[in-house]
Amino acid sequence: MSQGNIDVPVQVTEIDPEKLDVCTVLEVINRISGKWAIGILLEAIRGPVRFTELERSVEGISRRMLTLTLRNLERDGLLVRTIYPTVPPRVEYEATAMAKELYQSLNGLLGWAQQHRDDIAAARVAYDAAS
Amino acid sequence: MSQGNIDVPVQVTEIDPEKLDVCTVLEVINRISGKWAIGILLEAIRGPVRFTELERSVEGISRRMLTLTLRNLERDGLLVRTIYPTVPPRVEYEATAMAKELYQSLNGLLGWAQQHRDDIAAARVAYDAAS
DNA sequence: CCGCATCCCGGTCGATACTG
DNA sequence: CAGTATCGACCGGGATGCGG
Repeated sequence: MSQGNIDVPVQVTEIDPEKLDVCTVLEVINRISGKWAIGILLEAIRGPVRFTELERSVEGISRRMLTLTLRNLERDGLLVRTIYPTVPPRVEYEATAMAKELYQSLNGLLGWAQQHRDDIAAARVAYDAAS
Repeated sequence: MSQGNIDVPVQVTEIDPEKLDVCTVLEVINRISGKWAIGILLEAIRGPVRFTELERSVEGISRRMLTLTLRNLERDGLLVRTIYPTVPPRVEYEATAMAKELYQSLNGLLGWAQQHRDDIAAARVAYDAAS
């Protein structure tokens, strides 16, 4: 497995597998899936950002996808879009409280990902070799 | 198999918000996104399941997608496939420890989803009305 | 600076039919 | 029972170009 971390037995009592609402989880997953949403969200959580800043900081994103993803996030109430009627125009995107909570909730998943990244890679190699 | 407690060894890690690795998160997201993965995983976590059982319990899934998703989950080391050479053939899928930990990590997200479901719905209505 | 419109391609998924 | 095979629709997303 991974590093020398402490193994702690944890009892999962909060949510019963039989009652976990698949649809509800799927809604979240689908909301933050897509190639760019998380990256944008992360930037916006660190503080208000402008369109062009995002275009630079979110590696590889196109103008089109930036616009589309921003609109969707705004629509879901995860981002607030503020237009300053200056010349040249200035638009800022800021994460809502809801988005920041979402980010917190993502930490659990991230931890899992980091711990098992190598395991998964190994599993794939083994699987592909066996087939 | 219907007690709500699962003992899962979990490694405790602290994550620096500023350093959250977008790619790593995306890997997880993409692994469990898709229409069926979570539903299948959930069933398998409750105990070993057979192909046809899944076909019935995962609402709306086709044979094809069930097979494909099972293969991917197996390849990633989240499911173990066991063939019993009986007649008729019998195949069981069981969640690995890694998958059970993943499930536990999903709890955070689920909480968020349940908490903000209405907020998001409201945000969408407001957005669509405004546009 | 900020964004929309158009075209197009590749992957995902459903429907349907066939098999060891 | 537990899959495979094939075909086609759909859609996310890249490239490019225009507009306020």
